[in-house]
Amino acid sequence: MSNLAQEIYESLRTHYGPQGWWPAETPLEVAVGAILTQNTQWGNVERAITRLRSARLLTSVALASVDRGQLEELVRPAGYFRQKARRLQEFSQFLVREHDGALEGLFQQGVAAAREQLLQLNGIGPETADSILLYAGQLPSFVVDTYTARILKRHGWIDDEAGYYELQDWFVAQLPEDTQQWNEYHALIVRVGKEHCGSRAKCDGCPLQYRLERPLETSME
DNA sequence: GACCAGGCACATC
DNA sequence: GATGTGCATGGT
Repeated sequence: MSNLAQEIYESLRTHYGPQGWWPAETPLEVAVGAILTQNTQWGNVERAITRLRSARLLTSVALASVDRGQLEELVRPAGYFRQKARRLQEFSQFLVREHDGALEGLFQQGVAAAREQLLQLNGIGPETADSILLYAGQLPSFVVDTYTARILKRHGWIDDEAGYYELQDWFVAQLPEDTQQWNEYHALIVRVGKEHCGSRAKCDGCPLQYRLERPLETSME
């Protein structure tokens, strides 16, 4: 195999098989989930999304105009409910205002322009933006998260101080631009991260059979 | 009861 | 520019 990033991908893919991300029914639902899952376990996000679906609020127009207090109550299970209600609403209002309520319009501008617009919005940082672009828009935008940082830093593959874009570049520089692979790759990293790279080291049985250099380093910056 | 989870914004030095 | 802190629920 030609490089480490490819090698890791092959190992994970062989061990776990396809992950079938993102767990959502529509692009908008992907975006809603991306905002709700910030620093939050997915199970809690699902509760919130179920409640939004029951309230028929999984459209940009509905989210943009719903009463803020009502939205807060619905997303409460996902935590940070005041912030997240605001973020969902401002994101939806942006879609309605700038793109006729459709994510398609956002994505049609291309990755770079769409990403820039997303990053202007309150509560949408690099990971949330990349998740929306990759999983809702199927655009080539590699997603980095805390597990990605832990795995690379614990193995000593990247500098401890590396930030989001250095981590992202580590992958992008080694991989062909392949949306489908990047989709699977991030999902696989979350999978192996949950099982073997939590705050406490659980390296037994990890499909990445490499020697750790810094077993307990968890910082992202 | 402490600790953690698929981040981000903002204040302060 | 870098470090620190608030945000909040639900599971282990």
